[in-house]
Amino acid sequence: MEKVTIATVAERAGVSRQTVSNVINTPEVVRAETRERVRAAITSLGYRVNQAARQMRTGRSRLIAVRIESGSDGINGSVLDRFLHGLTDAATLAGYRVMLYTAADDADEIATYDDLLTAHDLDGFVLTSTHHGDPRTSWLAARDVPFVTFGRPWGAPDTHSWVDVDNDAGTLAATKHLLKAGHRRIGFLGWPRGSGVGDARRTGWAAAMTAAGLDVTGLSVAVIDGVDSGAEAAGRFPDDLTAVVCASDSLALGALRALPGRAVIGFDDTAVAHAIGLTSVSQPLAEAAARCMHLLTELLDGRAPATSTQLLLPPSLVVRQTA
Amino acid sequence: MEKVTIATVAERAGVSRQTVSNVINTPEVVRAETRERVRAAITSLGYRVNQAARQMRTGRSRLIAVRIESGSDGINGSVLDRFLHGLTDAATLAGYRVMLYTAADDADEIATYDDLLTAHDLDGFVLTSTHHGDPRTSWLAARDVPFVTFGRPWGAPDTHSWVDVDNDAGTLAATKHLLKAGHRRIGFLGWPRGSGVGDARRTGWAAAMTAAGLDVTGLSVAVIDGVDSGAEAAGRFPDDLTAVVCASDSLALGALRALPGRAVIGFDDTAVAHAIGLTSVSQPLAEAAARCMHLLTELLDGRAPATSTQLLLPPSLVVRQTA
DNA sequence: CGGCATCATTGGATCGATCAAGTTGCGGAT
DNA sequence: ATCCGCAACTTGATCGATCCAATGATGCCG
Repeated sequence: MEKVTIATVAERAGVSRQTVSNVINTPEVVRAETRERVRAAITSLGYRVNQAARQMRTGRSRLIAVRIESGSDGINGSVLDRFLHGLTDAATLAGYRVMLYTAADDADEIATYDDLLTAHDLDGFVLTSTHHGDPRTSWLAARDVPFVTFGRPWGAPDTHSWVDVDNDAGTLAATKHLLKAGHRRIGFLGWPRGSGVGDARRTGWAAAMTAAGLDVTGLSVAVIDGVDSGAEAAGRFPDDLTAVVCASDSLALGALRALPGRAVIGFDDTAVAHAIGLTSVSQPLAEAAARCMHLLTELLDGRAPATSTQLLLPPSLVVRQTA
Repeated sequence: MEKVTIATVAERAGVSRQTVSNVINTPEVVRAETRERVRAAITSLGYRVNQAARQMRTGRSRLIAVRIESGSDGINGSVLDRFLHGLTDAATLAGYRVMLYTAADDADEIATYDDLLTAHDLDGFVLTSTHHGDPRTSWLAARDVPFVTFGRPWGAPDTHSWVDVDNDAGTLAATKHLLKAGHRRIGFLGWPRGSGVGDARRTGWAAAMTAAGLDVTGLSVAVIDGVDSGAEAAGRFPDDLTAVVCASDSLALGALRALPGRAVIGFDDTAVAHAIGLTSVSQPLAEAAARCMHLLTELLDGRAPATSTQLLLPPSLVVRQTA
């Protein structure tokens, strides 16, 4: 198992180092015959490019970074994990590898960017959990670091590429499903106003109700996410309510407990929903991850479109026993 | 934002490159006064070591790799995700970064090792999901690649360091808890024989029953993991059964459905257990991850103990409504 | 006061790839 | 016959760190 470098291959194939490099990076400039000879040498020796050496010369590492959330391992934490799985697969296919990092808050995360960029020459980032006034995107944009966000830039202009799931459409479809089943008094159990995602999910429900000519007064309840808080809040709905659309599976679980017999639909289609037969809105996470990676590689390989791209993916309703 | 290299720092501090390198890597050989001057220059310039350059010279990357499971996003998939979170935290603390990869099977995974080692100079691996006749450990050992497994080497001798959770102790504690509550006819709902983990979990239950002088004949049922399969299998228990210890939360969920009113205890303390109030055995995943990282850094920094280390961590019982 | 060991620091070579500039060979136009 | 252009390939320099051998400074002793 001697060390196999580009020089070893060159010697074996009877050419210079540069020609081997050309075969690898710009095959079209090498004569077909020579190219094959070099390729044969590469495979017979089991040669692989040393990324560190390449990186030092080119300044590119073929590495992208994603944050993995530290705590928050509740019911909903798994959503980001599923996204991460999809991203790792997509990155591998595109010839990139994924590096993980954790960060306590936005400032900490920005400090980590700095470290990853200077120490490891990271090529790009995929950000999750975007929110109002997010300082991360502007920091990266100011330094011309390629990045894509999973989640739209709430409140900010669309200056970068992003992929998001159409939350409105999700609750809209869920509400329509309930309307079709004959429900008229349908409540919405969501989060306090201010989170873009939560507000969008409420909007979809309201739109479906209004379109059906129904009054929504007193049918919307807001509470911090959680099973217990959801159960408590669900008690505040009017007695004649027959169905509830929820902003998360946690809340839906609470609603199920507080309002037995009523129709309930959750959001995110987590393992819990699957396990207990909860109807839920499912986000196409694997596809979202693949799209993010695709947009990012476009940026990285320089064939980026002149303008940034925004993608809104439709979620789907997974109908189970609870609705 | 000019590029800051070791030469920039050297110039600013009025010393040579090598002295700066010494301050970073072997501070004790530099005179205190010089050391401080160099350190001041480093911070004022915001200098950070270029890992690619360091790596090329030293052959070490300060990178470790962990496999992320592709599919299997059921209830139990989250266990490995939680381990991954813990590992990322621990690695960051130890000055390492985590790189992800996926693999379809053991052979594919070994091919990935080869690629990661030659292309990225990975320093070490943390393996999960060890099993009987695992070819990965011997491949790595044959090449002197540092690695630690989360999961013992089932059936093979303890030639490498590993961390595992004491599965026997988990079901033993669960069963004792039920015995204390007055139950006498306690069943075990587990997986088919052959998986080390599953067999160990059955052993713990059997040991507690035998110690209490109880007969276990006909009280053990084996089935492939899943909620539905668990529910179906739970129907095969004798009618006088009052409690069930399960090898997973999925099975426990099935048991709860098939045997309403009976006491049920699951395993892994997943989000589902938390959400529906299922009593479950909880694995100390964050601690396991930290221990793995600790063992691995010992190997990497050359201060490895002469013999390999094995750690068996005790799980804990999280008592909720179902038992 | 010269000799010599010890400590602190320096300068050149090196890791393995790519970049930039140069060389060779060959056909076609002048 | 000479020159030009182009394709195909080669050579030396370079990225930013660390290794290694050598140098200068300092102190101690006979």
